[in-house]
Amino acid sequence: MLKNSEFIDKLRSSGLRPTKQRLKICEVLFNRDKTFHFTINDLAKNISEQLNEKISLATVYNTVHAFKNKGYLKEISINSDKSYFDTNITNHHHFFDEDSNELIDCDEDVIENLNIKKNITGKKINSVEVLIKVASDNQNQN
Amino acid sequence: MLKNSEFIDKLRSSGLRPTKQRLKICEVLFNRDKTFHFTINDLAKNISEQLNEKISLATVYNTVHAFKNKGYLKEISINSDKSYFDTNITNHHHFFDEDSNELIDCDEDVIENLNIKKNITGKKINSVEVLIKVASDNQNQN
DNA sequence: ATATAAATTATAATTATTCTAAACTGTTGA
DNA sequence: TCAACAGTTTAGAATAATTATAATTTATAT
Ligand SMILES: [Mn+2]
Ligand SMILES: [Mn+2]
Ligand SMILES: [Zn+2]
Ligand SMILES: [Zn+2]
Repeated sequence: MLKNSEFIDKLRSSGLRPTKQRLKICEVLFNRDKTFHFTINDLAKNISEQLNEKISLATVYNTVHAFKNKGYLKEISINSDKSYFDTNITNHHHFFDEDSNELIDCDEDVIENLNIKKNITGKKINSVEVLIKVASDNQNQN
Repeated sequence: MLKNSEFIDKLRSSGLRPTKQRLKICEVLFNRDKTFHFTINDLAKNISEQLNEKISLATVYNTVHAFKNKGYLKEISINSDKSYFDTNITNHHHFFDEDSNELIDCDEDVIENLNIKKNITGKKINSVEVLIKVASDNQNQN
């Protein structure tokens, strides 16, 4: 559990003013035991459940993008029409459960030896992401 | 170069009526030397350039989804607000050039030994996709 | 040919996201 | 301390991709 003053320092040190909206969003995002994978909608719902005054949706978007640009969040590519964000900013890969639309971190030992041996000439690699889509193993009942 | 009658057979054999719209779209998609990576907008533009009568955008969407469901196209996950489709339906991976927003197939020898060693209990793996985001190697001129 | 189901189409609706511009707030330094 | 200024929040409008609707047209089987 991080203290409020730690969030204030973190925000200030990256040139972001510690507003009450940003501090609340920090609390929701970063005062957790486990990685949080979320859509903007997940986050907005989570905030409104915990708060009496509301934070505008525009501010949620603004803040998430600011945090992403500062490197406090990652954005994850899913074949869907909405963006997912991730509080785990280390290099790691994901399962995506197509039944529940849930992102799940891969442990280190899931993917063996991922090694990119070639690249496009004149380009640098910005990221390498593996997405493993999974779904229920049940037979279709036709 | 596939013949029109081959497209007709292919469509019929998958329970799709060979309409003139679908045949034109087949021609645009599948009469190519190389893999075609496209957005709906790319495809619609490509069609209208080659055609005097126009095909409705709704039909382009309908047809692309029908072809995807029949396994003639793959949909690729990019961190963007639009979907990409791929005429290469083999298992393969991609570079994504963030300068040009272009998808590029990885050759077999780009990724070594991709091996998924664990899975979520009770789920089956539907797909494994690697996306390598690249961009220009130039220094930022500040 | 006719009946029927499938497909096409224009257009409206939906949804995620971004933009706008006015009001508000945090910070700085006189 | 407090005015000035830049940074932030906000409601609401705009945008853009996609999906839904429902009327018309077309393909196919009998
Ligand atoms: Mn989609
Ligand atoms: Mn969208
Ligand atoms: Zn993650
Ligand atoms: Zn491809």
